[in-house]
Amino acid sequence: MSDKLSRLLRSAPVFREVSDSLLESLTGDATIQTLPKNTVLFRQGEIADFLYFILAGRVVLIGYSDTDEETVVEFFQAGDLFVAPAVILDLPLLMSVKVIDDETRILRVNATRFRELLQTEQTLALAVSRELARHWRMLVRQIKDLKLRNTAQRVASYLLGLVDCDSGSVTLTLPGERRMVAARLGMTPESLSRAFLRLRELGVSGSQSPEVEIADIAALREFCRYDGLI
Amino acid sequence: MSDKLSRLLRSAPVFREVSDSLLESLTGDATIQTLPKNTVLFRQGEIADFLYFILAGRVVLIGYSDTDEETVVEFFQAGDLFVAPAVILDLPLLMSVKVIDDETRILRVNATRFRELLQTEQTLALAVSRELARHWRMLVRQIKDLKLRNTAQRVASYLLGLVDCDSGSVTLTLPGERRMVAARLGMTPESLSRAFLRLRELGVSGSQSPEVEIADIAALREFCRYDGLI
DNA sequence: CGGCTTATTGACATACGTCAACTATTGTGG
DNA sequence: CCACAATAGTTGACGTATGTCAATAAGCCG
Repeated sequence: MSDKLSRLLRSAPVFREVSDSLLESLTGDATIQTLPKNTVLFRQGEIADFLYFILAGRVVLIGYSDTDEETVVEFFQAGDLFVAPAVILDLPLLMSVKVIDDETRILRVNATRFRELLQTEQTLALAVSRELARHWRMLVRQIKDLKLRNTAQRVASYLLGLVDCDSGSVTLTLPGERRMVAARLGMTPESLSRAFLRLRELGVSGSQSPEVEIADIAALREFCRYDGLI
Repeated sequence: MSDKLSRLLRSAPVFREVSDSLLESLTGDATIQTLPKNTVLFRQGEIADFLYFILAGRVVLIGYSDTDEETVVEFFQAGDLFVAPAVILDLPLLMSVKVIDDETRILRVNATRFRELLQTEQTLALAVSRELARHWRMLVRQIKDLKLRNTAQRVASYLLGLVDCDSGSVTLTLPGERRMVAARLGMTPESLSRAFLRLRELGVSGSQSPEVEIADIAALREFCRYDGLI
């Protein structure tokens, strides 16, 4: 395994504390792929033969209804592990996975190999528990958002979740096209547009682009009572 | 540890394959509590000092908005582990936990002790990974439900998730009061009532009681295209 | 540059929430 | 064990946030 790959893996929370030997055995028969945007990695309902770790770029998890309507469950980026739950349980995927960015680089680990390592490698099992715990909380936040907040509040708190400081001003980049962000937030693109309009008077600017500027983070936090718990 | 407790723990998927010695050390300094309904085990925002496993009865995870509106994120019952993600990460709880049934019996494990065991006990880490993977999929289903289905479809697929066969007829018991079930499904009690009214012509009966009868499971599955993935 | 997709904006529709009245159920104290 | 209060559920009338449809504008790509 190259030093560069090793460093990349360790920069992600999930692999921060795993042993060298484990990293070695995990990546031993893994392959690295560089994929163009719109590549479909999995389709909802398939059994996952591989576990993926994102080295660079972004992907999106898309859920489908019976009538083939789409929704976005979550975006994932460099440092994230995905489809782990389906691989661990060897069950059909609940979502499709699509590449967002061109030149997205992913590490592809054989599912069976991963399940075997999970049974013998203490540090891997611990790392996976923590990663799943983080993801669990992410989803719980989304559920609370969907049930307890209106469109403008959902947009505001989503934006706040993308920035790392809690006052001042920033320019951030949305993780995908606005229609996908709208789907992630459980609304139509039209509603997202109107929500941004409502947030304009709170200092949120940006239109027709993935760039969004927040003039006063503290004011926006006040608006949606963002405390990291709701 | 009593034989009875041991058998109880092993009947739950999460502890099915853990070693005797682990079960022993996990329950060594754990306490068993029998609690009356409406007991609040945790409040949103608190740090969890204990991990809980349900031996009998039911609890509900309740999320609060900034204006103290409530919503139900999930019900848990005998055999379920809860607040594991917050305990693993040592972070504030995203939800409050309230007891639903009288005489609910729970096993209370010290949080620090659990985190220590998670670092050394391979079988525990694996069991927890699997449990979290199951829970992750549960939440993903809920998110897809909220975004892709209307009220009647959500009720129908929720009911189908509570039964274990896929045709014929059954009588099932809702996991809590209708207002809580409504909150779990992201709707008001009034909307739940009306959704049941709409499902009446599909053979779903039951009113003013936690008992619900489904005359034709297959017909209901057809209505909401329930395939376990959506 | 021209076709194609995405985002915005406006007019309108509707599913669901809100409010209120009524009914059923549950719990409690005499 | 009954009476009655308190709580939960249902039903109807009505309001509204958000979806839908359509037209326009703005990016994007060959």
